[in-house]
Amino acid sequence: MEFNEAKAQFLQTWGALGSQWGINKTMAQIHALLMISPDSLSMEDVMEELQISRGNASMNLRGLIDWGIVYKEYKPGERREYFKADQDVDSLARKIAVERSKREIKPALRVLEGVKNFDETDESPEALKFKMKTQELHDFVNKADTMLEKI
Amino acid sequence: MEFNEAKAQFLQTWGALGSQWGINKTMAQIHALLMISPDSLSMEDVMEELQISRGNASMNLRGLIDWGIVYKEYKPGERREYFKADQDVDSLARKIAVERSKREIKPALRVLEGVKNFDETDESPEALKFKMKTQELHDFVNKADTMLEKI
DNA sequence: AATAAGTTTCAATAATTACTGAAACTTTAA
DNA sequence: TTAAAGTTTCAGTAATTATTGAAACTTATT
Repeated sequence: MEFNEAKAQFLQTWGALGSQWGINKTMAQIHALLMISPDSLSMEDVMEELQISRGNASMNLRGLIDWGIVYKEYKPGERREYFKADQDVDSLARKIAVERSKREIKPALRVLEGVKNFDETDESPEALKFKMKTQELHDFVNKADTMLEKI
Repeated sequence: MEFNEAKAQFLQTWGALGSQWGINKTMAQIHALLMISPDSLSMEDVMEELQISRGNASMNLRGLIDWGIVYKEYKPGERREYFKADQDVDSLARKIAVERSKREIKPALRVLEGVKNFDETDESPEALKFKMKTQELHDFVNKADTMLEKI
């Protein structure tokens, strides 16, 4: 297997993994590309390598910056912006965990809190079971979230 | 807030959470519904509660059974199949972790293994960086997967 | 063995999500 | 202050993913 083949397969796989984990395919691929590039890349470079449009590249690069896992770099004397990925895999994982917690888990927790103690007077079997289960789920999600933050 | 409202909001939220975590919305909702039901439900019940078609209900119930988090139950004297959800939240989390590892992480690991040592003779900077990074990612994903399995 | 009750499959369709490309906008430098 | 280089936005379109509904299939009952 030669380099370009290996690279294509890697970008492809990382993209698929990303989309299973809540990051869209292109975003994951751009990130993968930046990770394995020895130098930072311009938007043109990214567009060229992944064969995607300017708009797509722009939006997903911004997304990656919002996630805090890609940075802009300005080269002296150059007009154009360059992008590079956070090189530390552990820090990458940590940032993703924190962001996902903030974006997904925290809001869900708030809903569970609101929902688990709805109508104190309703004591039908359905209502009781519901209260019990939502309480359990709340505790569990909360525990998981706390664990995630510790890592 | 009364019961039905609370229930609807819960089903809705759990569905959204599910789709962010790789399980489709309907599947997550069916699971949520079964979790909070004191008794097991027939396919008709599920269709009725969630307003979905028979086909949809059938496929997603099967999916849940494949994930090992929902069981069929046969009531004596009854022709119809009933479904109930695994009631233990911890065991639920464990099963999901194991399944996702099997379905997503393991295949990705295999690709990373294949890709990280492609052409031993290529020593261009790109190739060297690529080898380094894919090795790092492989180790990381592997570590994460092992951790997941321990839980 | 015919009928009824129930379940599964799958092609067609709907809903959702991602992508393009061109126009609008911003910044730099002559 | 104008032109050039670059970036962002967004309406329209494409691609993907989920859902329906009806026919085929299974199993139990008479």
